[in-house]
Amino acid sequence: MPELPEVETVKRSLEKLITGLTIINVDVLMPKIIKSHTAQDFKKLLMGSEIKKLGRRGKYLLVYLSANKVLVIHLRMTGRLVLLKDNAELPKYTHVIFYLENDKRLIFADMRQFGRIDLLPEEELANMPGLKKLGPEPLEKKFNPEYLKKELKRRRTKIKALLLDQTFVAGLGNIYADEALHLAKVHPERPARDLTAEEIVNLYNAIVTVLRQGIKNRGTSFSDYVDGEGNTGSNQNMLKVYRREGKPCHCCGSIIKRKKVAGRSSCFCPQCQQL
DNA sequence: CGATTCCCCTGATAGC
DNA sequence: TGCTATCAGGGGAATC
Repeated sequence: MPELPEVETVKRSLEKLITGLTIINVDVLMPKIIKSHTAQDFKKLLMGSEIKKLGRRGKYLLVYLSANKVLVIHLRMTGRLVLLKDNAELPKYTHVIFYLENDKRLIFADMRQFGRIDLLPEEELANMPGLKKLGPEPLEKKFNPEYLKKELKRRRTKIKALLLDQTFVAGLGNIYADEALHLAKVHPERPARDLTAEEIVNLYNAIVTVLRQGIKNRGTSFSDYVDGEGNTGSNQNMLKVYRREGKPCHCCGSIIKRKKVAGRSSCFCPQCQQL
């Protein structure tokens, strides 16, 4: 479940390894992963491109190339973008192979085949469906308690649903949404517009805190997530509610509950987070 | 327009 | 033990 901290960690781990390298060749083993082009066109457009820099927007990883082209990569659930060690075997579920200079191979692998890759001109980036409607970056200035208050007051939906809505804020997924709600002591089913001014500030601080902690710990690894070098993160050891159903709350000792909210399983402490 | 539901996938797990 | 049913979940499309 790569969310903002995981994608940021992939970006940071890869950029120091592949910036400045040229793409020599591309193998597309699963064409449906490439949304914007046929496998042949994708390969033809990429061959000879130099990797200029890496970026991130929400959960999208951006690979800026020469001639103003950009690769837009979304890992969705189980996607991995990894630079292989020199003589490493091709990992299971490898769908796309980017052959770089110096015999390096960057691979996109994805067990569940939900991940997607687009290639487009840089000037079309802002208009790409998915990117176009993304809300503010939660770790940048446009996301602040005032924005949060304004948006919450005009929505009647449950707060958990809103946190997962990428047009409201970009990059939160199920793990960090549950963790932020617990840290802010807000029940996932609370109607967004009912949060008090104090709760809104607490929620803002909680979102920023759990995301920064996730980045600091190089992401949350349960089964699939690894960074650009294939290393797991350690944030799974820091979680207070996610995947802790039936275990005691670290704050009050109550048993963590799990419930489906807005179509997603949600873990919360019934004592700390009251409806 | 906002909110909800379905769908894509396959490994892990629960249930019998 | 071995089989089948269910679940997990991001985001886009379809639907209400």
